[in-house]
Amino acid sequence: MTQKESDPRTAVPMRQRVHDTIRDHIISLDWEPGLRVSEKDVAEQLGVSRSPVREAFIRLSEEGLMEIRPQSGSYVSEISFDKVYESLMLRRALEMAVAAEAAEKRTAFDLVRLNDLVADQVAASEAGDRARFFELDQQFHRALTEIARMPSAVRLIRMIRGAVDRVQRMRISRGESRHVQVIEAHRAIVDAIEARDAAAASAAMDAHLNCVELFAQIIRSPEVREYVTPRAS
Amino acid sequence: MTQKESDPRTAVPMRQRVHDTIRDHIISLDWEPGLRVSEKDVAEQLGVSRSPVREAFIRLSEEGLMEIRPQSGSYVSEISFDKVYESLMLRRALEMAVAAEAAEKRTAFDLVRLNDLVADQVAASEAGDRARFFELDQQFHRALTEIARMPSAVRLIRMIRGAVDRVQRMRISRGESRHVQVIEAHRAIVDAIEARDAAAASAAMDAHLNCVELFAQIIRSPEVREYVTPRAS
DNA sequence: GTTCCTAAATTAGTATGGCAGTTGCACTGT
DNA sequence: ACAGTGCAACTGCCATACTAATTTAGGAAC
Repeated sequence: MTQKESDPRTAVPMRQRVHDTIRDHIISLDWEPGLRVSEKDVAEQLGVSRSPVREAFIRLSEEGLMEIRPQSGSYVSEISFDKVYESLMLRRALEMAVAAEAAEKRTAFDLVRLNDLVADQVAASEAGDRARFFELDQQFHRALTEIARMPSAVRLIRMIRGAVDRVQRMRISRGESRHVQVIEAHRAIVDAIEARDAAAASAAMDAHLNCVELFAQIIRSPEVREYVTPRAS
Repeated sequence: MTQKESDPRTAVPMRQRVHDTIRDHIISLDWEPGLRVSEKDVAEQLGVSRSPVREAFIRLSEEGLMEIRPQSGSYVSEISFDKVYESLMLRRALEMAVAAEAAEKRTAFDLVRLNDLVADQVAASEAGDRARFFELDQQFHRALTEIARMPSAVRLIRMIRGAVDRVQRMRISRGESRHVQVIEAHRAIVDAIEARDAAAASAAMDAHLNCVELFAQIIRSPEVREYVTPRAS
């Protein structure tokens, strides 16, 4: 694990860096679901003590990415269809609220920002830059939370995001994409926000994050099926 | 802090008990917003070491009830109107999703359970048992999450609940109540669930947890105004 | 009296040690 | 061959020790 930066203002706690590192391993499926990991081993591997590792484990278990069995062992969580579907629903619900509130609070400046993001997405799509498109998609949703002034919403979304990110990663690496639909959906959301129509913004987000459709796409991926436990809750 | 139980199956981690204890202090305003608390002092006061206290602090800070400033000190979070309003919106969004899903998945058995809960609430209201009514209200919403099979939803709701619970506590101790409206709203939700009408269930929950109205009631309480910082984000 | 600087006290962050519960495996008896 | 049992290694939980950054109090200079 990298040494702490010299500038204390930019210093990020070790437990945070350990958390992010482990999260990457889990999301990228470098650590497969069900894998047993121990505080001690991870601490040694990262060159830190068990305290920050332990705190990272606790946080990851609260995010549903790990499971801690006291006095027994810690494991990478299994992926279940039910959990993925629930996470999709919850994220949609939160993002709908964010979109509605953004429509209420948006300024002229915010509109420019959103339109620029959509334009960049069009450019990234035409350039075939998949990673850039994905990053801009995240920025778009993040921008909405900032416009709506709902910082807690991002915290909550982050809490449930892990479950779907693991399966999403598989699909991205396989090359599936629906850039056109995504861009159209974002345009509809921006239009509703421009009109200050909270209900329309919420509805547009609802359509954008349609659980049933997204879920169907996910479970069709053979890679996903391989990893997901068939019918666990 | 009480000693660990002899039965390991019912043993609850110390950090959990410390967390709950501190949370009670904060919610009940026994520890006022802005109060400085140190890991060391709390550990001595509860008769445990710093480790579980520290882990409880971290979790409480993730719930927005505490604020940890590295190498400096830990404080009970201030209450801000913006945070309370945001929490109300997010909770409504989550509960709407839960209600909609409950309408899809409900069984005949679930209907009996919900109707019984509402009937008990009527009885508690007529008996003037405010605490019991409050408890049944919580049970009602908890039952919905179980019917919808959405365990992550309760985790998320718990994460944001703290902010409103602190101000809610003031209003309850003051004796304000709208039992009739609450019961009517719960009836409407149960009816929609009985009809398996997800949209209606969601709409009924939306009306039940109307942010604007709830927020208006909250900020009218003089006790709340006294504690809440005027215009912080 | 005010300002600035220094040093000591306090804080959370991290490292390490000891403990009790859990697990798995070798051993034993049948 | 197999079921039961006890032991040993391993695990995460909690306690303690140490570190580094921040705050604060006190005194010196003006």
